[in-house]
Amino acid sequence: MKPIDPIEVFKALSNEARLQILDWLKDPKAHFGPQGGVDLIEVGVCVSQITSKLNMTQSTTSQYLSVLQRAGLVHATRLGKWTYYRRDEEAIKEIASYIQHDL
Amino acid sequence: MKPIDPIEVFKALSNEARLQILDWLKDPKAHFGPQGGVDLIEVGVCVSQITSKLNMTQSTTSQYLSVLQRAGLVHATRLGKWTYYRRDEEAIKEIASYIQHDL
DNA sequence: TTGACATATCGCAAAACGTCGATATAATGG
DNA sequence: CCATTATATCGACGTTTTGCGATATGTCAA
Repeated sequence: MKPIDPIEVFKALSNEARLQILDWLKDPKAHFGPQGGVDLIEVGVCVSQITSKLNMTQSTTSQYLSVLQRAGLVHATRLGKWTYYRRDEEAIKEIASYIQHDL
Repeated sequence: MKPIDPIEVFKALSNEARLQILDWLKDPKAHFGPQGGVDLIEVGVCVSQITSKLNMTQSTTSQYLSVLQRAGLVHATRLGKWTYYRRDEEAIKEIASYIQHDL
């Protein structure tokens, strides 16, 4: 696991839409309908579902998810033609810990 | 005390120089020489001293300190012709707490 | 009051970011 | 193979950020 880059993390968090996505992903069942046989919790939510809720284009949504991923905040799993994103709770804990001790 | 605006805070933290300043201010005695009869810990460090250590102009330093202040991360005290900045540890704790519980 | 110093603010140019539409790539089903 | 669907990437363009120099403001000392 790549070490945390605080600047990259803070930049990723400096945007309303991206914070919104992270928040929705805290409880996917509460915010997204079920998608086929895929476990929302284990695997995540696909880009189209997130796009539907954000008021933005698929292009923007996909880019924002990449930003979150590069910052280490979410994890992506490709299954067939879908890419499922879920929070990386481990990494998020690390970040919270960094902030608490080093900020 | 004005409530925290996470986006403003994250933006303020999305910059190497500003993180550096916050880090120096964690232990002013370790990073700055004494300044007159002023208690570095209680009152803070003046803009010129911070400017000397940052590799940037007085103008930039002053602006960055304003950004940190608007985000609630530091507190400014004007004494004579100097403005002393110190970390607002209370606010920083609040932010760390926000991140830990709401991120 | 004037001069000198510390800080703040203004206006700029370059870089980065936000967001989109268009297009490319990947995967599936016929 | 082809059409379709999901996602990723590219190019564009307006907005924001970065960092600077120049200048304004505040404060003290003479």
